[in-house]
Amino acid sequence: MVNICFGWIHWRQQYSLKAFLTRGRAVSKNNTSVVASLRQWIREGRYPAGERLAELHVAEHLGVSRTPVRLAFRTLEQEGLLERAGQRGYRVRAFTETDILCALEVRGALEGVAARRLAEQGLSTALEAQLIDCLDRGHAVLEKGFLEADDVTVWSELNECFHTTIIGSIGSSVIGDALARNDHLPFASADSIILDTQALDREYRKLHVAQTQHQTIVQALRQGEGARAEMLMREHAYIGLRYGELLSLDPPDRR
Amino acid sequence: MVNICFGWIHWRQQYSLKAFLTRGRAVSKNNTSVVASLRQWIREGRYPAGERLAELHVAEHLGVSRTPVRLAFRTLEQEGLLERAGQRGYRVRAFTETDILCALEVRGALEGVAARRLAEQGLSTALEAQLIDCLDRGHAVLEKGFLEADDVTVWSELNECFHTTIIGSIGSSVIGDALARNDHLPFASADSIILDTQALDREYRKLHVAQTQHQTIVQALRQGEGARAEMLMREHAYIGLRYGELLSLDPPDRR
DNA sequence: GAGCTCTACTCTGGATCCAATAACATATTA
DNA sequence: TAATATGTTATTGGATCCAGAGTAGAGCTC
Repeated sequence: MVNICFGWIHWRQQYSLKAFLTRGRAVSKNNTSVVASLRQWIREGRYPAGERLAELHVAEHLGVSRTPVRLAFRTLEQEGLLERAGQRGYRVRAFTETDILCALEVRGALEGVAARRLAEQGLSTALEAQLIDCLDRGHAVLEKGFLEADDVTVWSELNECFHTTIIGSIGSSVIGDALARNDHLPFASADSIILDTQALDREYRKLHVAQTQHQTIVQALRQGEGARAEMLMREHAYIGLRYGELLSLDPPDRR
Repeated sequence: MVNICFGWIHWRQQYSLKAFLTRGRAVSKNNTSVVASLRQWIREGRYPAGERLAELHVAEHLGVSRTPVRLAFRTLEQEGLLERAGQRGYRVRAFTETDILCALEVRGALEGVAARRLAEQGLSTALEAQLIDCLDRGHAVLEKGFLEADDVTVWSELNECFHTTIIGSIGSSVIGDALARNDHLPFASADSIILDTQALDREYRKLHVAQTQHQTIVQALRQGEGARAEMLMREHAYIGLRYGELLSLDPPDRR
């Protein structure tokens, strides 16, 4: 089991640096969704990898009946967070470094395909304006040369906006669905967050590079260079490895 | 809704040509898995796209209680076959031509990544022998220059073996899982199968090209040429469009 | 005749109950 | 002492029941 801080792949749910900065665990208050609670608990390490989960125990733990837990187990199994332990319940899945690298490659490949399709079908003026707006606002956040706590939140929301805009504009949800399923993999656990005082500095460098990459991607999209857009987007997926908190893994060399 | 025969993306469950040839619907006898039955029914068009499904009705239809149906609905929703119809149950999802193309691209991209990783990490002699064995047996099937009904079955099993061997050898199930989820999309329905007397001829040409592509892929894998293996595998994913039954769609030009 | 309201029905979500099964532990016999 | 048989327990899977919410339709009013 890899034990590292890894917030980047989860730009949809920035819980690592943001949670650390605000000193508040983003625990969902409404227990409406058992699935969400279980995801959270697994991410937090409350159910560590390898732990065997039984419907009844989890149900009591959550204060609900077995039925919603059963549904949640199926869902989480499909997402890859749980695996069947024979007839003896489910087990929290452990992830290796290879798994993490593969998930990054999957992300890069899928977003790359989306970028290529978008470049080939051409940007509408409205879409182009939307992307440029994301870029401008991201630029504004990074302009002052350093980060404050809120800046990370703002920028990661813009980042999310940038990516979802691209994914949502290719006229099919198939790629986005595949991507969303991939993103459920929990490669961060709250107790593994190791941030030093230089965290914001490091984060700034990362965001700066990401911002530049975004600009280059939009450029390729505008010029209809599908292959280049795809290549750039794939490289972009590794930014967490190159400039982030993942220290023990080497990003693949690809150009 | 696209209404075409499209068996290739489902090399794990060859139901189109094979089912036609054997004149037997591959209806699952054991009703153990409600999910499988529902998938089958949706593929067969028994529940056409847009149809609203209610738990109770489907449960009666299947002769089981609501509980397993509810589980199945969640599963199928995650797989992308069903979508929520507000608070009024689920709806069978309709797929556009773009969806199909995207699914093919996703398949190509993911298998491409797998091929690249495998080439980069190097083939073990055992794995190499396994792949070569697949190739040889596939070659033997196609050697006589024409196809009989059983040949299609045999070759598609070998095809499946070839692909799963590659996917299963990269040391992580993440890519394989993403691929498996993508493959659940039902792009074939039994009533849309339009096969003429030249079907076997056409199929032979397709299989022949696929066989050649497999050989080229193994060659690239053996020589450790990751980028080439990836490119070949991605192109391979479009064989259904180039030589198969999909007539109305143009495969992307990519080289 | 049109629009609003109320009621009944449909459908989902959760809880609980019952059956089946696999694993584990214990006892018995060769 | 070891192997097999048997009983117990833990756990899943399915069925049914109950509550809540949303929708549609009928009826009433202006």
